[in-house]
Amino acid sequence: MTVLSLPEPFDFELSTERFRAFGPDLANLWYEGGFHRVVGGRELRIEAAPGGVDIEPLDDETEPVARAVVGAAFELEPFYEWAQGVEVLRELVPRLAGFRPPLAPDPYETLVSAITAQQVSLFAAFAIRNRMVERFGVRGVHAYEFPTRERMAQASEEELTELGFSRRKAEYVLGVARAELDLEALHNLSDHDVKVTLTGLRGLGEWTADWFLARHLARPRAWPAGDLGLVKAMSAFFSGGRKLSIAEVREAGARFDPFQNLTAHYLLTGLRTAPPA
DNA sequence: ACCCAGGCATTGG
DNA sequence: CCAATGCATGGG
Repeated sequence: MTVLSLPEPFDFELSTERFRAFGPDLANLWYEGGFHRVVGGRELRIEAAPGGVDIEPLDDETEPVARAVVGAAFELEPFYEWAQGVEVLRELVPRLAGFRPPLAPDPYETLVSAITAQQVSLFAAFAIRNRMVERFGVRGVHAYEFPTRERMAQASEEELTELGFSRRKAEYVLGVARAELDLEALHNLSDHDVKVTLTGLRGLGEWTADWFLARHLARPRAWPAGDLGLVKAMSAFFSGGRKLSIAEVREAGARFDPFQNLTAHYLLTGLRTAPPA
């Protein structure tokens, strides 16, 4: 057993809840109590272990992926201390103690996932995305490697519309694959510059850029104010159910500075697992 | 047969 | 600058 230790508290079930909430994700698969993902042709499995997670196999290639998936980059202690000063969070955050938001390890996968989730329900989004993963990805044992940018650059619009993509979304997925842009270099840019760069591509708007900052780059201040799920969560926890506007949610983000990202994740997971009475 | 769901680009005022 | 519209699937 090869353990990656994480600071206490750490709750594996809570941290991986998202992988079970909207049906299976073939590229990030929950299977027999563990998380599976294909890394460099090999299938990685992560499961709960005392003091952290058990990772098989563990080496220089799989460790960064595993650390991303279990949200190791987040520092929870300062967030928990700060949350004591916000009434709603003082109540909610301890109920989710040990929740580490999972990060998406791959930038192209992150963008395609966002595109598939635009406008439609997450159940529909995963269904369509899974068909793309089966069609263009490489199978490990149980999970599939998410289709590479290089592979998708060679795909055709028709091959994607056959899988249920709208013509527009097929264009976006191929356009991002073929764009003259180093996605791996985006982490060198400021939040603002990442947003400007991404929204310069067709099909990537502010919502998509905000989730990229939050779920791929783990930027502390990322706040996807336009997200329907976050609007619902904010409305439930902060306005007694009265539906807030996107502008109100954006405005409210300033109150959570500099922990907007963790706050958003705790609210979203909180709405599913510990909703207000 | 509807309607809504973790948006975005396009078009018309 | 803002409002209206089309998009394609899954679940209710």
